[in-house]
Amino acid sequence: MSATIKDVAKMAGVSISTVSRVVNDSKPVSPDARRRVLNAIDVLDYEPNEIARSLVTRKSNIIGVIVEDFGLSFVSQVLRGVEEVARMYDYDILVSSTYGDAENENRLMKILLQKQVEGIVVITESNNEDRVQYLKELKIPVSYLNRYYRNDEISTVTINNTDALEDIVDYLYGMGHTKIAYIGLERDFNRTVDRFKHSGYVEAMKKNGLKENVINILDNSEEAYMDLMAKLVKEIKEEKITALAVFSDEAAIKIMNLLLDEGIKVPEDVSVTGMGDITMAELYRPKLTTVKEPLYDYGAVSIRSIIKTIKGEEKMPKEKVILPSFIVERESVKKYRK
Amino acid sequence: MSATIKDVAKMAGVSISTVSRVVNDSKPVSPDARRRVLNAIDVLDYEPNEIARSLVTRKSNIIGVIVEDFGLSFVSQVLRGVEEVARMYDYDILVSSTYGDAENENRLMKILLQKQVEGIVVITESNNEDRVQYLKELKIPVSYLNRYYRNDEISTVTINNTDALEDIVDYLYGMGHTKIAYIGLERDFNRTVDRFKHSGYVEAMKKNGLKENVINILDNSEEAYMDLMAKLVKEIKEEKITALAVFSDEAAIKIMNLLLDEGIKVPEDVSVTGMGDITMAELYRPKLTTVKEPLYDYGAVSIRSIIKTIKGEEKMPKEKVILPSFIVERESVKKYRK
DNA sequence: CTGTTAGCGCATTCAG
DNA sequence: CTGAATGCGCTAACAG
Repeated sequence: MSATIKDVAKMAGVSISTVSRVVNDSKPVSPDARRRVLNAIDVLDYEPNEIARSLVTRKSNIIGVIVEDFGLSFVSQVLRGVEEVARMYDYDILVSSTYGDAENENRLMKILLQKQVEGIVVITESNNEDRVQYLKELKIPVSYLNRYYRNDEISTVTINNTDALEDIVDYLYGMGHTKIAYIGLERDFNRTVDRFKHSGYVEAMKKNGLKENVINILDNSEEAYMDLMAKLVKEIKEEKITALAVFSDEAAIKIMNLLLDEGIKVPEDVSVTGMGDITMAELYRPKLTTVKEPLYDYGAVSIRSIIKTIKGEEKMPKEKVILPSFIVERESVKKYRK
Repeated sequence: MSATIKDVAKMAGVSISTVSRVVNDSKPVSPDARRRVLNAIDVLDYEPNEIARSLVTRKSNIIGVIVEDFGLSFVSQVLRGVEEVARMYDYDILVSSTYGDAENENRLMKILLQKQVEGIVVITESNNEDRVQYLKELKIPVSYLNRYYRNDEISTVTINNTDALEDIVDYLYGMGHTKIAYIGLERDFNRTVDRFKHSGYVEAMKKNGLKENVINILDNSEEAYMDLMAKLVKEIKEEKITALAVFSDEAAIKIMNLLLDEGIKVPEDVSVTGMGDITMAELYRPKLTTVKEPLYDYGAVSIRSIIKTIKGEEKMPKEKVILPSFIVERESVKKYRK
């Protein structure tokens, strides 16, 4: 058993209040007493018990984080922002992952609450109406960090996906491409930010007087990709598509691989752009030209506003927080010359 | 403020002891009383305060995890194993990352201890003697999950790196290669598992009567890679190297990229193998042939033995736990025909 | 400046 | 089966 405040008090010949005072530096203590306490702490190797401290102060200094899967590149990058900033404010992070199981998610939420977390950050890809409802009723600050859409009063930080896709199309157009297809995700279209990406593409194509060509993929399964590729290859040949704006980096990379298998070269035969700028975007060859989403900042910003809210210095933003994004030009897009 | 056990007791017209008993199912309670308590819990939306509970039971049900950086692929995969298994045993995970700062690390360790974590898992790449010393003195179970070497009595789970490299060399030899170079990491050589990989390579080359050719890279910096490439290209040309056994997947992929820039094709001109089987190994083209390290299991096994130790059902293993590893054959190695 | 005291919310003896 | 009482380790009035 490690030493408690009592042991320290006894050894230093003072009361536990005095020990508490020097430990927390909360009230003046005579130099002499302080010295003796410090000494006792040292020899006893005393560390305050945060659990006991939390019970009385009603502050756990812990923030709960619910993620879908650590394995996802964007999750770990966001998490990094969360952890690093939390640490700056002396907060700890209790993480739990759902692996897409909504049942599990409610259970996790309860556990976090029981552990007296002071705020919750949710980092998921999919949307879940039940969860949103639940979160809204919580009395602690919550930040909802999916990369996708929501229309509630829960705090979210994101980028302007419509603008991002417009930028991509403009960029591609500027590179001489006119036959630009958009590869979108069909699953949960209405509940995710994908519809913003889609409309950004549509608007930009219209603006530039180009013919739209949207090809959707059903989900992330192998079959869906096979399906997509069949359509895609056909379109590339028949419609002379020269550029592909893909809804995510992961998908863009998979598609580049499959294109390669079909003997279609990127960027020589067709240019490809992604969205997100995950780590692999730079490691893959050709290096992927994409929109950099500020993943670290997603985490940093949201945890910061949670902590500020806890401290009463701010209120959780009611509106979405829109972070800047920009195109990272690499190698997967080539100037088009007919 | 949420409801406490007192509120429930009052509403149900029983004592707090009775409430505690039904909540924990610890002692018999009359059906009638139980019903009333359950009802009160329901209407008051009562959730036990884990902090208070921990204080009296002296069980936090929290395990601390120290990682170097979530961003690293292998870290997040190990973490996934840790989290998932911990959850099965009703444990939560408090994560903190050091970002390579040893100073920071001691601080984090203290914080974890103050939070009354019941065990600690350390997932790092680098070694740190101070840390090892510190961990040894802790009274709670600790598992040290770096992928590298240590020679202390702290529980570690790993693979047999010597065997792994031998397997790789044998495999390459079986594919017709005789000019096989090993790319190793120089930094901290004596304190990491890299020396095992190195000796595995050396032994296997000897066994097969081949001439060794070890090329070390200093660290992960750009310059070090430039330096390596200069040597490497020279060796490939002068010594007719046809296969490269690289110490890690990350390095193997970087090297393949740089080789590409030099106009050297993988696997046509030179075959390459990695080590680890990170996610990207399969996504990269050519898909990387490598040794699969059981990353998820690293995490799962270590957390499991920590929890078993906490429960008194087992003792932390004194010896290294060696998990199986095997070669995943993909596309980066080609049969050699002179 | 310092010690005494009263809880924080809960599990757990110990008597009934 | 049940309630009253005790204390986990600590902070925060309160009274000196």
